[in-house]
Amino acid sequence: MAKLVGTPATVRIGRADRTESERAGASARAAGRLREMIRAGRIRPGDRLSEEEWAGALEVSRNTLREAFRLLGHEKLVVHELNRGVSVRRLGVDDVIDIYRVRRLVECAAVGRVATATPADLGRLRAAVAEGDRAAACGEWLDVGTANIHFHQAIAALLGSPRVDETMGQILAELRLAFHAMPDERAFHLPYVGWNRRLFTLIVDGGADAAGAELEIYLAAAERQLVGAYPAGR
Amino acid sequence: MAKLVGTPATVRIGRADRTESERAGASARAAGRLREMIRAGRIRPGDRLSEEEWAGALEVSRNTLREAFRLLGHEKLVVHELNRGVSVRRLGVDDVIDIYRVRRLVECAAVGRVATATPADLGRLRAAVAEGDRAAACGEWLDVGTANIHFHQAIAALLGSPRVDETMGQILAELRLAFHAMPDERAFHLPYVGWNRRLFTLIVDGGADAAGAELEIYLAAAERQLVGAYPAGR
DNA sequence: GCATATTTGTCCGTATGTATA
DNA sequence: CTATACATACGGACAAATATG
Repeated sequence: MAKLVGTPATVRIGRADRTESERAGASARAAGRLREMIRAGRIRPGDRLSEEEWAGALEVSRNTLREAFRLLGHEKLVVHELNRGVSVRRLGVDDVIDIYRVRRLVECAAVGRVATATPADLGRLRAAVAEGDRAAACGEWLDVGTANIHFHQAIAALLGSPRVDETMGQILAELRLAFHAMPDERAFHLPYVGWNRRLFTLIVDGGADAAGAELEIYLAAAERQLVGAYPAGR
Repeated sequence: MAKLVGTPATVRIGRADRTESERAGASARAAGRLREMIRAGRIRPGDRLSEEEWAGALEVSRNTLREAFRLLGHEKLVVHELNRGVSVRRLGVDDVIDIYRVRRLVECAAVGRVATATPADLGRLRAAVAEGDRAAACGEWLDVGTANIHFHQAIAALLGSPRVDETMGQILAELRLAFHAMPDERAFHLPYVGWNRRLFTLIVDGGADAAGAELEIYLAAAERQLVGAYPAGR
């Protein structure tokens, strides 16, 4: 609508007022803002993202927005259908099952290598547990989910592999899309706060085998809960 | 300035002459052609990819080419530095080491599940072995490398996880960038043709443990060979 | 099933900023 | 330090595909 094309004088159109701290390119910045909205559930899975609408809202050109869409598409947060634009990804039951397949493979192998963990590794685990406690005390269930993601990312990090870290970050971000489909966020997230703490104790002084066995149970339970929440169809 | 708004008649400007058979979006098509050139080594790691030059060569606009670059960037075949454009990825020693870390994790877990393999799974393994023999007989070392990639992708596929399949496809495509750094392609690729055949036999009738042990040795040897070929620096 | 409105895919031209010879 | 080349980003245009009445 705006149509503020005129003013041929030096007008500093566009993003002349950037806050200095954000220096990463307009497309990456737009992608970041969209990612945050998806993460927070302000845009729900299945929602269409109109190019014109969001180019206006984020104050970038359509071309720039399309580059942002590509970024999010590669992170699997949005899907891009030819000539039909992009929409927020909607996870199917098969996606949830596959994600837990990968989590079992990676996380169980990771706790098996707890013997080689550095103090920094253990610090990340401990910090994520504390973060979950704090968020649960405040009733901030979105943050509880974030802390949970951090905890399991810290588990995967025991493998010391950048590529594993990246993959885990991606599939856990995908999984959050399924969190938003849960009817009662509190009931969904609360059990894992205590469970994470118990798991942490097992990892640091229970030994690899005990921790691995517990993690298997943990992941199976979480998968069952998510899959069970799906309606008959997808 | 142009202001060529007129010509309300049907004027078919631009790419009205597309060959009908390629119907996947110009950006995906451009990415495909670039991917193939990188795969074949016609563009070498480290080469800069000028937007203007390649937009002309591939007969697409710069905007479309940039979308193609994003695709390849996420596949880690090219790197994108802000304000410095893109260049073909150059693998470091740390990348090779990390890739083999992931390969050990995934492929060894996969052969451990050979008991649940379907006939189709085994068929893919067998076909990849045959493909390697055939290519080696012709002296087509690029195709030998491709067959080797297919073989290990078929191993990973025993896990039955789309996400694992995708990740493996990606890191094996990355790894091919390192193949191109090998001084003598024949000497590099030849040993694996026979080794793959032996490994295949072990997998189908040697049992999971024997196959897993052999695969560990195989991967360690391959990693050592690639790392050893790197000059002192990166 | 058809005509129309909307949205996407692609291209162009251009201005601005950044890196390098 | 200046000049030049190139990447980033913008806005406008229109054909083609899709959705809608």
